[in-house]
Amino acid sequence: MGDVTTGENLLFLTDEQLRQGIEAMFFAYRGFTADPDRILADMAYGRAHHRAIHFINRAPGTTVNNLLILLGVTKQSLNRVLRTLIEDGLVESRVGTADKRERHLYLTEAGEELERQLSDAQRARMRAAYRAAGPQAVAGFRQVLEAMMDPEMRRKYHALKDSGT
Amino acid sequence: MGDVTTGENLLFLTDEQLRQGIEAMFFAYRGFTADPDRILADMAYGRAHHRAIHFINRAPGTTVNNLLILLGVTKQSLNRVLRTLIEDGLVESRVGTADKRERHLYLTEAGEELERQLSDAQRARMRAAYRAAGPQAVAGFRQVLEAMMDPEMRRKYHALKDSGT
DNA sequence: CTTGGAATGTCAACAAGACTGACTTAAGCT
DNA sequence: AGCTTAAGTCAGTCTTGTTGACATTCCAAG
Repeated sequence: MGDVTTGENLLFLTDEQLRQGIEAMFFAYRGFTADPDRILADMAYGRAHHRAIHFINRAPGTTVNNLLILLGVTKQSLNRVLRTLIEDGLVESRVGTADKRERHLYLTEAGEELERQLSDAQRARMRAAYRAAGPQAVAGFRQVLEAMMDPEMRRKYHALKDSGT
Repeated sequence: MGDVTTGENLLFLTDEQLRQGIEAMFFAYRGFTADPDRILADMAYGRAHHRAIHFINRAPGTTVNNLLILLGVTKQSLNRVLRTLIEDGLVESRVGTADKRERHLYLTEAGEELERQLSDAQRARMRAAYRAAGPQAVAGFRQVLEAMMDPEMRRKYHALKDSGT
């Protein structure tokens, strides 16, 4: 495995290797979303609601603007999702104290309960995959994923990571 | 980094570590699809067309049924996408010789041209990420992704991989 | 050999979730 | 006072998923 990196013979960078990586990414992402999707299908919610709940939980008090940049959607799209979550009492929207134009978002108890249910399912699969692959593989996994992000998103990712430790 | 695996102290399996993995997966997948999406946005096509084109190129002569299992969508959903691709002369559908119910799918020259354009863009990002992370990290990346797939999809993934070598 | 069920694919209608564009309201800032 | 920013809304479109109904073809049991 040593000489795969030497000279011009970078075997792990062949088109066929890259193609396999692309397909692995596709199939793995399907697995990654499968469990939460199953839970949400019973309720009137979808993947969009899951994403909103995840990041509100991760960064409580985040503003609508922050959230839509993080999720990479328009405010109209996010608003539809947020409105139903607020109506259903899963998310609370508080007017900002410093800047009253801003709305700060928090999960209610019920919201936290659903978040727990969803992330338990998703983490269980992640944990199984991590355990099966081992810590070295996990480190590599994280490195490649990070290198694949757009620079702007890599910054957002790190900001979240550091706030969560 | 050695004692992270010893005893009960599996630091890489903490909830916080798993959560970071989940977020890495989310942000990385955004990057993963960004380049082809940009190309397709100009045409009347979307991500679904890309996926169909990718796998028809990968397994020429595949049937509609094969393809929809691979993609994990209903035949009705796939059919709409296929119809436009056939109308636009990117995909050819040939009635099966052994079983006339089946349609075997092939890319036309124009289809192959678009496939090349899309996968060049996607592979460029993948190649940059692989190069930045190095071969060891890539091996780990692939291991974790594979462990994350549903068993059925892992089988499909391997079948494709072996046919492509 | 016929007939009924299973498999394959197509057509139509609908829903979720993304988008753009135009507009309002409220608050902050120069 | 006037410009900008944050949030929310309304309307319309597009992609892509869904179900339901239907046509065609194959195969196997009577």
